[in-house]
Amino acid sequence: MTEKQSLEEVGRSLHSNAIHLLRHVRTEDSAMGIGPAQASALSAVVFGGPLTLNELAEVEQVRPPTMSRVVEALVKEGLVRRETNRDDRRSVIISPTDKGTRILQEGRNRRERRLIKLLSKLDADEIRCLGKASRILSKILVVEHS
Amino acid sequence: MTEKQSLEEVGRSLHSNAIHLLRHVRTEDSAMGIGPAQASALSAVVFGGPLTLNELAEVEQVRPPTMSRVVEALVKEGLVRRETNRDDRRSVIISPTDKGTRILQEGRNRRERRLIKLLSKLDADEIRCLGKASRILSKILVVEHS
DNA sequence: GCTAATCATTAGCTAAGCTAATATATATGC
DNA sequence: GCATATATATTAGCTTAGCTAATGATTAGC
Repeated sequence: MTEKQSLEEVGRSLHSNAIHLLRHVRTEDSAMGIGPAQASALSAVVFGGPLTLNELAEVEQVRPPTMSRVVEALVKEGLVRRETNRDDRRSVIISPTDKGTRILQEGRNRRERRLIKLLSKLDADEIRCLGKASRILSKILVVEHS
Repeated sequence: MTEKQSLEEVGRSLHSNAIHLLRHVRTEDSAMGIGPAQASALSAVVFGGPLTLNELAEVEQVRPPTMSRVVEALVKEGLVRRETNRDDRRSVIISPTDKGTRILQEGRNRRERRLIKLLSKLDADEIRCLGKASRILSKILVVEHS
């Protein structure tokens, strides 16, 4: 059960699992009614708080013109607000509307329920192991904004 | 260290970590010189063996017309071959060329090295934990073609 | 106060997603 | 065995999402 694995093997395996995990849960996303770029940007402002357009573009790893159009679509759908920054009138602050927050949470919940359905095939020990591993991963992944 | 975590919490955490992990390694993909859809389709035929266009579309979770154009681009770049199936001349078999296999392996290696650089911040116990968790995940994720 | 830098948008291109329609090949019914 | 139905892939035409280059508006620096 507890074979020895090299750093390389663990990396390869984690990478592969991350791909397959997201592929699996992504099947729920059509129910949100918005495209992947819009969903991801909405997620960034819902969980990361209000951001300027440039910050949002950087977080989402796209160029500002791309994000400008994604935000334009989200505004038209009433999912985010775009207001000029009072401290620096060049920049705009993007924040989620109540509707945007709701839509995103529902989508996120559908994804997580889908994943939980898979996880429920495992026994308590295995879940514990995944929980422990997940906390380790968080240390090196989610922080990372340095 | 080993706090109790519910199934829901583990699911949420795994989902979040998968997103952040792929976001991190994806920064290496520009070096491949092909777009994400092409890279993903190429990966499917390199690792999954020769597939018909419909099978490839299904694996990649896109519609056949979309895959048809992605394959068209890959053929033009000399990364895959497209040959009519001798047993059923309606269908075409997509297989990777040597160049395609090489390009993809290099891209994959860059991603994995990037991930390994992160993992190397961890100690041996933590790596062992991730390896164990990863084998558990593989059981419920990678199989899944039922 | 002028000039330079910064923030966002617009314009125009390509890649990648979709549905509907089409061409070709195989299966099926009688 | 032929007519019809089904299956496979592609083409056409649309939308979304990525990019660079250029522009407008605002702020920073000297």
